[in-house]
This record gives sequence, structure tokens and C-alpha cells, in this order.
Amino acid sequence: MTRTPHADWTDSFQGTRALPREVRDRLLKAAHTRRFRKGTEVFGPHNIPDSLFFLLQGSIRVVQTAGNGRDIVLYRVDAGESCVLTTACMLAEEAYNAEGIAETDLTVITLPRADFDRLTAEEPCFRDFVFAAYSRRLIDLLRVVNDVAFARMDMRLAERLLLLAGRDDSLAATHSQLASELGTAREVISRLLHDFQKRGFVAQSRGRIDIADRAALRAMAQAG
Amino acid sequence: MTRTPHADWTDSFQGTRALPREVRDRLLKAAHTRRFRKGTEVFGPHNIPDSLFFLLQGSIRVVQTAGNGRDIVLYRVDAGESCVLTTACMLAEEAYNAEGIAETDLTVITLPRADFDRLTAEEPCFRDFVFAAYSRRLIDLLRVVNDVAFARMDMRLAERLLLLAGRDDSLAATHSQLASELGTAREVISRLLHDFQKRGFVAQSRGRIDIADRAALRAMAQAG
DNA sequence: CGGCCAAGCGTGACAATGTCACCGACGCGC
DNA sequence: GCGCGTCGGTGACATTGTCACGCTTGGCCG
Repeated sequence: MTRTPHADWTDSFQGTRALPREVRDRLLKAAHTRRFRKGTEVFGPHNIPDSLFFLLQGSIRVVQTAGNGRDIVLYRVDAGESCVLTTACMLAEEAYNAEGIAETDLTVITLPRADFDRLTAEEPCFRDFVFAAYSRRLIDLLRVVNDVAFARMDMRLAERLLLLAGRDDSLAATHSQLASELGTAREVISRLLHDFQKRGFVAQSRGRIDIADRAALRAMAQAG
Repeated sequence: MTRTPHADWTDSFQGTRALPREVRDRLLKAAHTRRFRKGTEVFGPHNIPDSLFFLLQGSIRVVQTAGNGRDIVLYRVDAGESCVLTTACMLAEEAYNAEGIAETDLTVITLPRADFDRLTAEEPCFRDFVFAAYSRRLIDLLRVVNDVAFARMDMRLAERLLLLAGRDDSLAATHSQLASELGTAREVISRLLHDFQKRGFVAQSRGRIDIADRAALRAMAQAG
């Protein structure tokens, strides 16, 4: 609980923790700390960082934005993970329209590209870390494709409510925000939540959902 | 047009073409050639190869399979590309349900994992090749998510017909297969094709679609 | 040849989801 | 209190998914 919790941030990451002391010291010199306020765009089509991001504190919501104003959340980057989509898009010059938004205030370690290259070349365990990060995102996206293409909306909503609530019995979210999570329209969420409420699974107030029957939601998330 | 067109396969790939001669010779020793017949499963949940695949000839269709028997095509791996999803899934031990199917007879170069690791460590241009391959797949998947979540089915079908037809005016595909391409049900394809036919965009016969009005399909693929 | 059978396709009825238009309720600043 | 923007509710309709069924085609086999 020090004033500078990232004094040695290399302790916080799988891929850097196991590195030899001298390499870690080199990293500490090369990297910079950067902060983002909640709600800020961390990266986007018009804002591609030239460094690799290590997320020390907070979480980033990665969303895909459609032409007509609809969104869908692809995945979240949590503390201790790195954000590879940005590096992906640094390499592939293709068009894409995903953006990362600070879901909380963030503390980020940025490692310049040259140092990143050097590290991947020299340190096998760091390389594994990077590949594992890519793999996790690929698999996250496979899951999104599967859900969007094949899963019922009530099931997806139930699952997402539980996820967003975490251990709490209540979560702050408007119907619009939930629609953005799942890539659907607000009206659909309103109708489903109305139904959940009638069945006693949740209670609603303006901008807030209370989980009333966690077991029932879990059952719905499993089976549809 | 030799009998052994892959005598030096390192010429066929971005990531290996630029390597020094001695590295390429080492690769030629380490790698093996493998063939798959059209329709064979190249990889899948129960069949994870322990090598990196370089696709020399043919193309692989990567599909995601849902529980209830429905499919969706995620992307295709063409000659000159490598198939990173398999390596992704070697690393991340998570469950996934994508599989690669030989769309034609294949000639594949397989590079054992140890040699792959060594190469990524030592050769920057190979490393770039691998990262670029990951990036391309990530972006392919972003496109799939976008289409499935937000695009109209008639638009997606028109686009896919043009893609599958290539330069030909005709393609061999059943309604079921087209449904698998787009992750929808056969009936939906049947209805849409019936409509396309009534409007004079295509003509149908059993297992075959003829493109009658390419411009109209293109227009539909653009705007919906 | 004739009959059987599986694959391919057509179709109607209904359910789930997306779209559009509109409205009321609530919270906030003036 | 009043105006105003965000949030949520609702009905009508379009699109897409699901289910059940039946017809046709082409191949295979007696």
C-alpha cells in the first residue's frame, strides 16, 4: 500500500515477473507510466498508440462500433494483462473500427516499440506472454462470434447481468448501456428486463438493476 | 511446373523469403511436408497439431461449430499464409470449438514447435510475419462480429455469393452450405435466393447458383 | 425397368429479434 | 415552478430463426 504501487511494475505481469533482474531494471528505465481518466478513449481508429500497453490498474472496455451507432463489447482488458489489439493494428494496416475505452481510471505502463521488439527477441518467457495474450483475445472473439450468431438474447443478457454485477447484488447500468454490451437495441433489453422483472429475477430502478434471484439467472444463462 | 514445387518452400512465404540462406537451409531440414485430402479436418478441438502450419497449396476453411449443429465460417487460410489459430490454441488451454477443414487438397509445411520458437527468437522478419498473421486473423474476426451483429442477411448473402463465385459466373453450393457460410439456417437462404431469383439477380439449379446480374448483387452487398 | 432412399429444396405458421415512432416519467438546472 | 434532456415503456411492423412437413431430383439396387 505504498504511494507508488508501480515502483516495480515488472512484478505485476506474468511475462515480466520471471525475467532476470537486470532485464527488469532495463525495462523500468525504458517504460513510462501513463494515466487515463475514466471514460477516455485509450485507443481507436484515429488514435493508435505506438507503444505496447501494460495495464497496471483499472480495466479497458474494447468495443466495436457499427455505422448506425450500435455498439458491441468485444472483451475487457484487466489489470495484469497487456493490450495486443493496438499492436495488431499497428502491424496490419487494414481498416478496423474497434476502440478501447477506460472503464475506470487507469494506470498504464507504455513500452516503446523498439524495446518491445528487443524483449520478444531475447526473452522466451516474455514471448510466451505476448503470444498467450494474442491467443486469449482470439478465443474471446470466438466466444463473441458464437454468442452473437447462435445464442438467445435472454440467455446472453442473464449471463451479462451476472458478470457485470460480480459479487454485488446490484449494478449500475442503463438499458442503453446493456444494449451496447450485447450489440442489440435498447428496446430489446427493455422488453427482456421487463420480463425478468415479472418473473422475479431482477428489480429495476432508473439506471440500476438489482439481482433478485441469482440462481434463476444462472439457470437461464446456462440453458437459454 | 516441377514435380516437387516445394523444393524450396521458403521462397513462398513473406516471413521466410528474406531470411539468410543458411537459416533457410536449416528450415528445409527441420520441416516436413504433409498432405491433406479435400474435406479432411486439418485441426479441431480433438486434433490439435503440435507444429506450425505453412500452407503451400490449397485453402483451409476455418469454421466455428455451435452446439445445435449450426456453423459459421470465420475465415479462410490461403496459400502463402500460416495458420496461427492452432498455435493460439496450443498455448491457451481454454476450450474452443473452431476447426479447420481442407477446402481443396492441401500441401502443408509443418515446422516443429521448437524450431518455430527458435526462429521467432532469432529472426525479426519472421517474427513480424507471425505477428502480422495474428493481426490479420484478429481483424478477420472483427469483421465477422460486425457482420453477424449488425449487417442484414441479404447484404451478407450477396457479398458471399460474389466472393465464392470469384471471376466465374457460377458457383457450386447448396443452400445448406451457404447457410453454414453465414451462420444462419437453410430456410433463410432459400427464401433470400428465391427472392434474388425473382428479381433476376441469380438463377438456380440443384446445387448450383448462376450469377445473372453481378452489378445488382454488388449494389446490394454495399448498401443492404 | 421400377422402386426405394437420401439429399436438396419449397413453404406455411409461428417465435424471437430488430426497427421505427411516439410518449410519459424522472432528474436537474434555472 | 418550468423547461429540457435522459431514461424507459409500448405498439406496429419488418426481418430473421425455428419447426414441421412435403415435394422433387438423382442415384442405387433389386
